[in-house]
Amino acid sequence: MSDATNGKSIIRKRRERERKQRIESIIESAKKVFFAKGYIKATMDEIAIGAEISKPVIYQYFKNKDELYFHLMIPVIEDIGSQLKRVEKRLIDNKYVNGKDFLSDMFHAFYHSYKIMPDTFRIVQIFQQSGLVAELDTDTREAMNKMGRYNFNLGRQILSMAIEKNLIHRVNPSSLADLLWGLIVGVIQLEDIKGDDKQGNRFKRLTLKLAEDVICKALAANEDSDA
Amino acid sequence: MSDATNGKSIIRKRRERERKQRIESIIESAKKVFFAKGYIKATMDEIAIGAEISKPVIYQYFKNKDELYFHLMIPVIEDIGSQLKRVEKRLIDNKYVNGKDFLSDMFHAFYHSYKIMPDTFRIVQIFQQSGLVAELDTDTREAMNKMGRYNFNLGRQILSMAIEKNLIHRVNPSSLADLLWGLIVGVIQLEDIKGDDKQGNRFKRLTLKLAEDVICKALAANEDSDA
DNA sequence: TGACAAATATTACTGTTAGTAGCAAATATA
DNA sequence: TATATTTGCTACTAACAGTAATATTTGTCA
Repeated sequence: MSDATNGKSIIRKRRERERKQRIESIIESAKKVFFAKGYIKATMDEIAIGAEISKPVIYQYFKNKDELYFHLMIPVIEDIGSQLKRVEKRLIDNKYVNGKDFLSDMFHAFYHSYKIMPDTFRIVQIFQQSGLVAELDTDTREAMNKMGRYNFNLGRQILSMAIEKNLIHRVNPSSLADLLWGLIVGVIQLEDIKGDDKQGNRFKRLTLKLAEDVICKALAANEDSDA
Repeated sequence: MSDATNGKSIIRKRRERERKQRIESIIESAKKVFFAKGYIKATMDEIAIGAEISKPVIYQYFKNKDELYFHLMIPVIEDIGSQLKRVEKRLIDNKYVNGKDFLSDMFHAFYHSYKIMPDTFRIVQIFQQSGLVAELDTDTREAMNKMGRYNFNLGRQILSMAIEKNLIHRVNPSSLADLLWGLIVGVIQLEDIKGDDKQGNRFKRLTLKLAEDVICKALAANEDSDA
């Protein structure tokens, strides 16, 4: 009998599906607990309870606490990647008529993931900045670097192309990519510390708007005379 | 017999001095261990050994691990404060003839502490960004906020003054203060992740120079026509 | 100098949590 | 129904933050 008729393949598929669901429920619970308690005070037991399983089950799917934490940030990294690809396409199709529009789009490509999933975005920040990166085992670390580098290279290429198309001033594209990402991450985390009330959110948006304006004004190729 | 003649006061002073030295040696050891291992993997026992004492002694001087970590960043916060005061004085004395010089000085006021004590600066970043802030006990947290707020208010006042003196464009001074600090912290931490070799350092300087240029170009009051 | 007091350090503990070993239950196969 | 496989759980170990009880050093004064 073939796999298709004796049901073995069907069962394997169901198992695969259940496995993914289990992973998803662990990640959902982990996100809640990590965000509510912070990395240090979040316990694996609490995450397990949230996912309606016992602790050792988590270790069937994730090597350790670090790796679980790392997995939470994949959606953000992927979102930034797809946003950048969108900008790249528009750029190749000559959809940008001036540097301001282009820079504004670049800014929002990085900013987008924060807007749609602020909690997960914070996790990326924490991860990048808490020295956790240095503590990862080699595999996880390599996976993270690979994903980060891909986005960085894409961003750099896009900026190079924009320079060639005379949309923005001739600056080092690698530096500019870092400047954009560093600016957004830096400002968001600073505002995050200051509190999450309604007023704080309004102020955060104001500061990020200023950041966008500063980038556009300083880097858009000489068309700002029409402002 | 008075305190001054019977030696009690002298002994008290020596004890005070020894206490300060002990604190200093704990902080020195803590700085090394925290920076080498990261907050999570640094152990109080290792810090104690580095300071040539046993663990409980640390708890005579610092309430807990968080408070010890917090104390490490005081020099950076104080350095930024004193740098800002210097800029304020120059501004009051009308020493700035154009916005570019002023903004450049503001930028370097924030950047200065990183240049002279990069390790300690990183500790501030990690502290701000790792969610440790949320996990602090109320007293330590309050102390930290107080120091941070002082610098923030000073920075905002200086920027307000610069706007009144027509050195920079009329923007929200609070947002601009956050933008400057966020930009520097964000870019530095991003470059830090990428590695610390010679080449990396050159690139880091390049990116920070770009950041400075962007700030100056976008915000210096209309004199950039002479560029 | 020696008895006493104060300050300071140390050993040995507790409680918590990441991670694991070995066993139990459920599920698939024949 | 008997057996194999996958998946899960209970109960453990090791490590570490923080503490209590105890020892040691240092200073005071008769």
